[in-house]
Amino acid sequence: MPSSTRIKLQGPFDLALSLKAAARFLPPQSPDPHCLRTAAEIDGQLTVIKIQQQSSQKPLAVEASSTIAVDRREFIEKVQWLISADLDLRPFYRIANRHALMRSITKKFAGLKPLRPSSLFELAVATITEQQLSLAAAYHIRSRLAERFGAAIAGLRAFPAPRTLAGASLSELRTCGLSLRKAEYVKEFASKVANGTLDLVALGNMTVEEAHARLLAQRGFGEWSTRYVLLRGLGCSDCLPASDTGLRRSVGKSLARGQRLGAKRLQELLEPFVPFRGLAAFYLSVAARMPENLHDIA
DNA sequence: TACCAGGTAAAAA
DNA sequence: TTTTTACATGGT
Repeated sequence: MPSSTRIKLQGPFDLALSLKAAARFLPPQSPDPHCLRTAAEIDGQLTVIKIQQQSSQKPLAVEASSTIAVDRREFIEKVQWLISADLDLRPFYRIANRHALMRSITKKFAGLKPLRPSSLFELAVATITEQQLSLAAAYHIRSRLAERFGAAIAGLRAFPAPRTLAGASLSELRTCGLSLRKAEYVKEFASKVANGTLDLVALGNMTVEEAHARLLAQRGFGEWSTRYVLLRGLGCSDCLPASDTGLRRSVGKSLARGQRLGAKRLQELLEPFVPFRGLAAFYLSVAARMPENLHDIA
């Protein structure tokens, strides 16, 4: 029987807005713009998680499909992970207020948070798929991975577990659209996570410097991927994947009159937002992508 | 039809 | 040591 509960939030959050900003990278969602549905493994049990928010700033109504008790710590932590509940936007907004454009943007996009995939493992694999390819191409590759290796539940596909991808053959992985090189990265990474050589939970308890070094040491993780995972998955809001072509384009659009920025210039332009440079870049890229929310600025 | 898209490791120079 | 190259798919 499904069970449900409510979760209170620290600081502003707007689920519908965050869903809209993430729409291009999420599996097709229910027609209800205030509802996030996803399949995730909790304590080894495949579960559909449903998160709803009637309007921004309201508490979340959360629901689990399986026999998982919704007051279980693991379930609550998964919900919090999915919506970046660990991120309190208020200190960032205080800094944003000192900057004319960012003040307007954070006002228009109040409560916007980056949503996360089902797990840190999925995020890491997604990062590999996104290297050098368009987000659209990477999205299709991940869909094929989920379709081929993920468990089905309630019309959703869970992202495959580490042990599953570790056991996949390189040719099976390539069938999903990965290059041979990337198939090796994914299989190797999945194997390390599955056999405990790489402890993703421990990664979250390290300092940013330690986690950075540990991730960078993994084959397939260069500077860009490492910083991307630190930013999106490990709560390091100041981490900036400065070579990112998407950010160089979108931040240039808002802060440099449409110029395409070099990595160094991108860093410089985001200096005012320390210690939230990565988060600031996220807001700017969403603003560049959703200009309809900004019609009365610029 | 090319060409670029939220890079990286390995080969070549 | 530094520079060049191969590589996957999807949108324009």
